Amino acid sequence: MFSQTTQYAIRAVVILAYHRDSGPAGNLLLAEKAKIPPSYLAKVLQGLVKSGIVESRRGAKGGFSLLRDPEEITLLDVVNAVEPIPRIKGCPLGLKSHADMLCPVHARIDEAMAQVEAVLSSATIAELLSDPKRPPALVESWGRLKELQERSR
Amino acid sequence: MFSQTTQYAIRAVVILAYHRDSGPAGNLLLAEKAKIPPSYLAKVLQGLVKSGIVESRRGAKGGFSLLRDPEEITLLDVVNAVEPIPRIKGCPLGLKSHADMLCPVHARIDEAMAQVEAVLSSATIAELLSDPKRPPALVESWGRLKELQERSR
DNA sequence: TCAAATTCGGATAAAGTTGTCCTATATCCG
DNA sequence: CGGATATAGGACAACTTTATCCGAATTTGA
Repeated sequence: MFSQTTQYAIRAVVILAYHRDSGPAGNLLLAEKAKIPPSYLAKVLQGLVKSGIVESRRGAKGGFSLLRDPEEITLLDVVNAVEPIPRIKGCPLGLKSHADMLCPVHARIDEAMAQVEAVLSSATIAELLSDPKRPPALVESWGRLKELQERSR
Repeated sequence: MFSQTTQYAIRAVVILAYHRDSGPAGNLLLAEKAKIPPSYLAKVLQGLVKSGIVESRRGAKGGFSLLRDPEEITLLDVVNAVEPIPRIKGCPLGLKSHADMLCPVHARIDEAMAQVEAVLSSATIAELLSDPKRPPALVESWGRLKELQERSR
């Protein structure tokens, strides 16, 4: 349902949020932490840079970092940056009399997409990192999380 | 979000529902009405047959028909028949401590999938064909709908 | 200014999805 | 039976997505 690329983008942004205070994170480190093939992650990150979610710096001590605070980024922002949720505006079949009001079939499909948008927009990246009722986002345990953050300094 | 194949399957089932009382509908007629490349529709229909949504009859006077009444088929049935909504059961990254309870990232994504299932399961094919507040499903006007149904007798 | 580190961008490859076509097989009906 | 009609299924082609690799460009720091 969500493409591989979209899932990679989400994971990359989450790991970047963990590294928020440690300066830019390199492609290789991110790839390991987010469990993404490094050479492909490079492409995904380029997309996030173009979309204005992530910032890149070349050269020694370079890497990638979030352009905004994790509190200000929702899952929907990330998803829409790499592959927008396809909301149905006009009739996909080009039926003229459906231009203003979709038929029940397309209306339902669009309703499903609207629900996806609603769920994704209701969670900021920051919230995903600090939910005490669940295991930590994308890492094995709260203990390992500390290691992860130490290592990058 | 929904693959081309999935969208074709939905349209094919809807048109089949229109033809419910006219005996089996041939691949070519369906393709025209549902605006699907005929040679590819053949494949999609084979899938629906294997999944138990559609029944086929070979030879003269043959074609495809719904196995159940449109009242008994939901959009979710059709979608799941060709490409199931990917609910997240265990941790996709294989993190052991996330086996019982997903982390916030995967929990949100799964919540979005759950919402899609909810929307799709709340509409039967029959309901899609008889919504008086909207244009008729997949056809230009209620007038043209009559033509469509006459033609096939 | 030079060497090391690191992203950028393009070429290419592998795999999956979408679409076409042809032959085999089944069914109807005279 | 035999001819006409239709689906079944497999081979194949085109396109997209996913993934790899490499040289060019940029930045840091000695």
